[in-house]
Amino acid sequence: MADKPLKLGKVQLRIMQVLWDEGEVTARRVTEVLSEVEPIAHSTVQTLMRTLEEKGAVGHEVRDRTFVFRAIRPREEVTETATRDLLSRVFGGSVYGLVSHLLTHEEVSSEEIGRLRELIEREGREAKQ
Amino acid sequence: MADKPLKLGKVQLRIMQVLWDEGEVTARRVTEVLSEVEPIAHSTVQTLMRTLEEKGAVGHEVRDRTFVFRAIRPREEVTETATRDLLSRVFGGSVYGLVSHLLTHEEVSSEEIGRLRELIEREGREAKQ
DNA sequence: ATTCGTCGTTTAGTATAGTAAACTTAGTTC
DNA sequence: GAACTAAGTTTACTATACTAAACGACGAAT
Repeated sequence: MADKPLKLGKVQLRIMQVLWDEGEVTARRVTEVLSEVEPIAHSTVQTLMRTLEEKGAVGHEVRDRTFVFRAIRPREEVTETATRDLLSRVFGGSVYGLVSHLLTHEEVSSEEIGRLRELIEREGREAKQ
Repeated sequence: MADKPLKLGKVQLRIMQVLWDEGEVTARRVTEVLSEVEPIAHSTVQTLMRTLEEKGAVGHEVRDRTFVFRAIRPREEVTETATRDLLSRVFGGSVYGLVSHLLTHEEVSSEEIGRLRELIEREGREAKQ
């Protein structure tokens, strides 16, 4: 049952990254991790995590009187939604359009180019079947 | 002088697409084009175009008592901003991460795969220099 | 037992996008 | 010249993200 696409804000996404990386975490732990990059108030994190729970992105159970959160929606789903969104909004849905933009306008190391070549070769072979 | 990144909403971006496609247009014309896809009130378009002008994305001149708008910021710049945003928010800045996601999770025709292969080969050659 | 710290909850303020009605102004039409 | 129309402006409301202080509950420390 395709849930409606889950669109997340910048900080909401950072919170999800922590959950995906660490599995089960308290809000306090999330605050710590996010604060390594940029200071953020613990209450801010708590509020955002409640909104994430409201929209079904995360769940929690109480353990030792503290909420332990976990991601419900998988990383891939959110990645998918965000990517599709850019694709349709900016590139008219064209994967080619996006990739060619990346190759011509973004910094890509020649090492990365090499890995991409491998990837595309592999993909080409599979598509043949 | 690198202007701060211009982040646009969904409808704002659609408006910009019309300006980029058509060069000089009236708000009325934009309303018509957008309404082909989905109905939108003319006053909504006018309001959004004013906000776009406020943030320096578009400009206008008065012609025959009517505003004729044109894009100030080029398509590439906005495309760039939106792409970088996804890249950093979702893929940790990794172009490889995004491209591999595209190839494994998005529908890509084998014709497109072919064109992508050419593109990447060309890119590989240039990177060598 | 009173203070302290940590938790989660409530409340609240800012910012922005989107939406569109209401209003003002000024030509056009009869 | 009164009505109509089309353009732009003002105003306003909703929704969401982000931010964080303030608040209440409760176990721990002294």
